[in-house]
Order: sequence, then structure tokens, then C-alpha cells
Amino acid sequence: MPRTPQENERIRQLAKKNILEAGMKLFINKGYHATSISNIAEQAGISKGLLYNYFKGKEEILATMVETRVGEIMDVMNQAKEIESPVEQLKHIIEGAIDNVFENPEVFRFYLHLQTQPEADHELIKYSRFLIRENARQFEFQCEIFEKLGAMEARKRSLYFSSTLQGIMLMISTYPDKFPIEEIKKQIVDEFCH
Amino acid sequence: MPRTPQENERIRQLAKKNILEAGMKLFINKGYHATSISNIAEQAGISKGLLYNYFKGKEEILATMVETRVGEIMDVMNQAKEIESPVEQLKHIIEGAIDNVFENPEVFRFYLHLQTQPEADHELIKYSRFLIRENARQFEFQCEIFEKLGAMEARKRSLYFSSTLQGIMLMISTYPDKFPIEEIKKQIVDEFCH
Amino acid sequence: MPRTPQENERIRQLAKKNILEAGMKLFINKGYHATSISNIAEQAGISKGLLYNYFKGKEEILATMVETRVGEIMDVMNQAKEIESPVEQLKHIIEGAIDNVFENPEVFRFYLHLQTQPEADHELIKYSRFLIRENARQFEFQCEIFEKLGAMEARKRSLYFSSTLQGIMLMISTYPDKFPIEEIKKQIVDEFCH
Amino acid sequence: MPRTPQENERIRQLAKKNILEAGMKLFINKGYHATSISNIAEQAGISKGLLYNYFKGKEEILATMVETRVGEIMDVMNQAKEIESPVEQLKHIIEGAIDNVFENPEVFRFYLHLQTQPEADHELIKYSRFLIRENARQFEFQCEIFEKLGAMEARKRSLYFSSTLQGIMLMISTYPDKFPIEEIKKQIVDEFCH
DNA sequence: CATGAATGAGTTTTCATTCAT
DNA sequence: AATGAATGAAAACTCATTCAT
Repeated sequence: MPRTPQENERIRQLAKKNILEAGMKLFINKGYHATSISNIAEQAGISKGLLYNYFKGKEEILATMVETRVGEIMDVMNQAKEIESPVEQLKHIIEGAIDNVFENPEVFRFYLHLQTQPEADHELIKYSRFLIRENARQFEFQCEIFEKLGAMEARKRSLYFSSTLQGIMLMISTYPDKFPIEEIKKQIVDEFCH
Repeated sequence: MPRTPQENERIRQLAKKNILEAGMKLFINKGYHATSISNIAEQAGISKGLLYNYFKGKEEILATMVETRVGEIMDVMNQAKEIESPVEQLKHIIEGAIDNVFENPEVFRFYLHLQTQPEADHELIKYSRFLIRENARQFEFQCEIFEKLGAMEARKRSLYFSSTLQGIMLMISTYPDKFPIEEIKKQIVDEFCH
Repeated sequence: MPRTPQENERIRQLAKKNILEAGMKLFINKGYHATSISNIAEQAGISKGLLYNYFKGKEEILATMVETRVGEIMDVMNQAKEIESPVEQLKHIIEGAIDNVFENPEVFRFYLHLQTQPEADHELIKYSRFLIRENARQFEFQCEIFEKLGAMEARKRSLYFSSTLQGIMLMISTYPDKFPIEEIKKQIVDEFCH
Repeated sequence: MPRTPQENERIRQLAKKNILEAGMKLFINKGYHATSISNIAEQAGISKGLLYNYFKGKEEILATMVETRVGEIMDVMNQAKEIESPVEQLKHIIEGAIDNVFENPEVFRFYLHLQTQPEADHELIKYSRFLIRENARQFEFQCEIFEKLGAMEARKRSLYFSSTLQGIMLMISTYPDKFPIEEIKKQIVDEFCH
């Protein structure tokens, strides 16, 4: 009795998820270039040949990871859009961003690494650009919040806010052990949320 | 007649400098892993064999670059130490850091990329750690400034300051075209230098 | 449909055997250092890449050859142990050793060449030591035979016997054409087997 | 005041001797293939360029070494020829050979290694052949001694004698520490010198 | 769907040898 | 006579990708 097409598709998705998780683990741990297709197949517990059945190559695995990442960021932004008060919106963004980095500093570190990819790495630069573009969209949204807050020169204030928040995330991912996140959250909230 | 040792030493220094410049250019442009020894030799206009006469391999070229970089950072810090007023010290650090990134955003980007290297890249992680350790030393020095400024909880205030400054540098290196550096400098100075 | 694991294992064994034979032929003919991985792959009729699928490198090919060789020597020794009379044991050892060298003088020559490897050739000295250790075990066994024969100072007599036998093997491998092996066998048997 | 041609030649000979000694030391220790021209120049305390002033290359250094070696062997043979009694001639050969190996086992080992060079190592096989040819001449001389001793089938007896002596030398060079040379000398003298 | 044997291009590295000084 | 910078060919080794089964 053959499987239904739906069932087949479900199995396919599970297999892809397995590969993606193996890839993520290795990319984060060893880096993209240092991870070979063989490594990923081994980590996923499948053969190299089968891996090519699901992904065109190493790059497509990364592409899928980046898309997922960007989706998650957009989800947080969309949640924030549901909130009425601009002050609460900002707090939600701050909390979401800082907690997320604190829980998985190595994930943030990986995407920051990807984002700072050299311009001429033709294989990876598109993902760097994709992440940067997404950051810019975030920034636009934050601009609107600062406008609603009635800030003079909302754009510049928002730029300064983004810098501060990005800086905190960078510091947490670099020194996750020693970082007093609650104290720092308090300082950024005090400075910007009023 | 053989060349004098001095003459040879001069040739060696010139050749090393040439190789380092070629390496820097390519590392910044294509990235460390994507740059081959052949690339560097070609860019430097010499043979592969000669390159090995001067550097044990690609890694030693990077090591030399990182040491030079850390030396430059320490120079700025030492300059700041010469200044009496803590407010002026902070301003000097802010100016120095932001102007430096603005003038060579791709250099900062390269070292940030290196700093966010995955933990298990055995070849590069030592340079990542070296840069992070140097950052920590910077931070300790800034702590002292905030203590002199009489800040309550100087350590936390300094941490927040470092985050903001790092964030600005990250943003400049990501969007060098659109960044109103003077405006942003004004905001960070207003916030911390009083 | 994938091949069965058994089928794959069979292919692997055949391929390994093929590579080992190619390697042996070239090592014996050109020597270890003068033989490149490319040479071996070409001789075996496969690509360089595939060769690395089966052996970590040139050294592992040699290691496998040496292990096989030592196994063969041990087999002869174990056969001799089955024999009752010490005189017949000695004769069996003499016959086995001399006939073996006479049939494949270049193989003996190769292993003697390996055995005389300089001490500081870090890559090869372990195989030299391995062969020498195996020779020493042979010697211990021969000592026992001379004890059973009731020789005074069996150890020294056995040492002299070993020297003579080794010397004959060396001479055969050096002048295989002209060597009257039966006459020489007679002389060594007359001297030691009574 | 320019040097006399004789003086120049003397200096040249000293320089060559220095290089040869450096080469010998390294060849014996690391082996011919593992020793580079740079190594030899460094060991001799001169530059690579100067080395080429004295020798065409690595091979010529080896060639000179081998010639010297063969000369030494011939000297011993010629000394023996001066002796009247064939028994004393044999004893002299035995003593000379065994003592020489015992004093410098690694030198004998090196030349045996060279002598067992694979046939197709075009660079080295000629030295192997040269050493073997010299051995053959030795053998011819020993034949004469056995004839004078009145041995039946002097040729075969001499072959057996050569084998024994070569075997002892091989054993000494392999186990120099444990070898009771006087006892072994006694055995070979007892067997052949009467 | 699934395997892993097989390929070959690309990379790092070494070294004998040349040559300007 | 003397130096060591410079070259280039050849070696070991890696890995993404293909394909017969």
C-alpha cells in the first residue's frame, strides 16, 4: 500500500528538519567553511547521497537556516505591532531581543559572524545582505515607535537606540557569563522608554 | 660579493610588509578561509615559495595582522591615560573609536568577524580570544574612568557605556553611508560625559 | 536501492587489496619515498581521492604491508613449533627462510632496507623497530631449540646461528642469480643441526 | 698578496671536507631523502649558494662519501694482502670487519641501507651497485684465501664464510648493545680458520 | 528513497636549484 | 668566494558532487 502524497511530504519535511538541525549545530560550532557535507550527513545520521536529495548543497542548508532566522525576528516584530502603547512596544522589543541572545548567545554570535562576512565572499555575502536588510526593516519599525513617542529627530534617536540595543546583544554574546542582563535592561529602558 | 646582512634585512622587511598588505587586502575583501596562499602570493607579486620564506603559512600572516591591530588599540588607550580630566578621557575614547571605524569600516568589520569566530575553529579561535581579551582590558580601563566620574555602580554604568559604543561601531561598519556620526557622537557624549 | 553492507564491504576489501598490491609493487621497485600517492593510485587504476577513502595516507599502506609481513613470519614460526624434534625444527626454519628469500629476493631486500632505516626518519623508524622486534622474538624461539639440543652456551650458539642465517638471506637477496642455495643449506645444516 | 694556487686548493679541500662531514652526519641520522640541501648547508655553517660551489648537488655529496667508504674497505683488503699466512689473513679480515661495525654500527647500517636500495631508484641505485660490486671483489679475494687453505670447493666455502661474516655485521648493527663480539669472533674463527 | 564508492579540481607545503649582488 | 632571496615543479591531502546499484 503506497503512502499518500501528504504522508510522503510529512516524512520529507521531517528529514529536512533533521538535516537542518545537524547543519545548524555544526555551523554554529565549527563554522560554515570548516563544516563539510560529510560532517553534516554523519551528524544527521544519513548518507551523503541522501542529503543531496533534500538540499542542493551546503549553501541551501544555510539559506534555509537564515530564512528561518529572519522569520523568527519578524514574528517578534509582528507581536510588537499588536501592542498599543509605544512604550510597551519598545519594552517588548528590548526584552525579546536581550532574552533571546542571553538564552542562545552562540546563535546570535553565528548570525553576527555571518552578517560581518567579507563583501567578496560570493557564496555567503547574499546571506549577510539578507540579514542586514532585515535589520534595516526592524529599524524602520522602531523609527515609527519613536515618532509616536514624540521624540524630536526620531530617526536619529532611533538610530542611537538601535546602536545601544545591538551593542548590548554583541556584549552578551561575547561575555554571556558575566552579563547582568536585568541591570542593563533597566538602564536602556530608563533611557529610551519615556 | 654577498649582500650585507643589513641589506638583506631591509629586503626581508619590505617583502614582509608587501605580503602583509596583500594579505590584509584579500582577507578583508574575500575573507580568511576564501583566500588561498596562491591568491596572496599573486596579489603580492611573488612566488608561493617565497611567501613561505617569510611566513610559516596563512595563519602566521593573520597572527601578525592581529598583533598589529591590538598594538594600535593599546596606543589609543595609552594616549587617553595621558589626559587628566575623566570627561575628556571618555570623549577621547569615543572620538577615537568612532572616527577609526568610520574611516575604515571594513577593517572593523573584519576584526568583528574574526571575533565572532565559532568556538571550534581551532585555527582561528585563538585570534578571536585574543581580540576579546583586549576588549576586556579596554573595559577595565573605562571602569576606572566611571569611578573617577563618581558614578554609582560604576561597573554597570561602564558596561552599558561599552555596549553603546560597541553598538555604534557595529552600526557604522554595517551602514557606513547613512550614518550621521556627529549626531550620534553628541548623543553618547550627552548621555555619559557629565 | 543501495548496495547491501556486505556488498560494500566486499568492494572495500577488493579495493584495499588492489591498492596494497599496487603499493607493494611500487615500494619494492622504486622505494617508499620515491613513490608518490599519485603513482600508487595510477598503478591501482583509481583516483587519488579514492585512495584516501581507503588509507589515511602512504604510511598506512606501508603499515598494512608490514603487519602482513610480520604475520607471515609468525606463521612459519608457529609451524615450526608443531614439530617434535629440535633438529627438524631448525631444518624447517632454515629451509623456510632460505627458500622464501630465494623465491622473492626483492621482498626480503625491501624489508631489510626498511629495517636499516635511519633512526631519525620519524615516519619510518617505527616500522624498522617493529621488524627488529619481530626478529628478536624469532631469536628467542631459536634459543629454546638450541637449549633442547643441549648446546653449551645456547644463547651464544643461537646468536651465531642467527647471524649465519641472516647473512645467507642477505647474500641471496644481493646475488640471487649466482647463489647455490642447496650447497649453502647443506653447510649450515651440517654446522648447526646435530 | 694573492694566495698561491696550492693554498687555494688546500682551502677548497677543507671546505669540501666540512660539507662532507655535515652531509654524512645528516644522511646517517635522517637518511638521504629526508635531508635537504638547506639542512646540509646549515649543519656545515655555510650558505646554500656556497655549497653548490663545491658540489653539483646532494647526489655528488653522497657519491664522494661512497667513494671514501669503498677506499677504506680496499685499504683493509690491501693490508690483509701483505700478510703471509692465509689463516692470519682471514683473522685480520674478521677482526677488521667486526671491530669496524662494532665501533660505528650506524655507519654500517647506513651503507647496508644504501646497498638494499630498490632497483628503480635511479638516483641511488648506482651507489648500491657500486657497493655490491666492491663486496664481490672482497669475495674474490677471500676465495683465494680459502684456496690457499686447501679447502675443497673453496668457492662455496668462501661464500658460506662471507654470508656468516655479513650476517654478524648485520646483527651487530641491529643489536649493538647486546652483542658479545669476542665470543662470536671466536666462533667464526674456530669454524673457518684452520 | 538510500547508499557510499568514485572522481578531480583545488589547496597547502616543501625543496632543489638559480642568480643578482 | 659568498649570500640568501626568489622560483617553480611536485607532493600530500581535502571535499563537493555524481552515479551505479
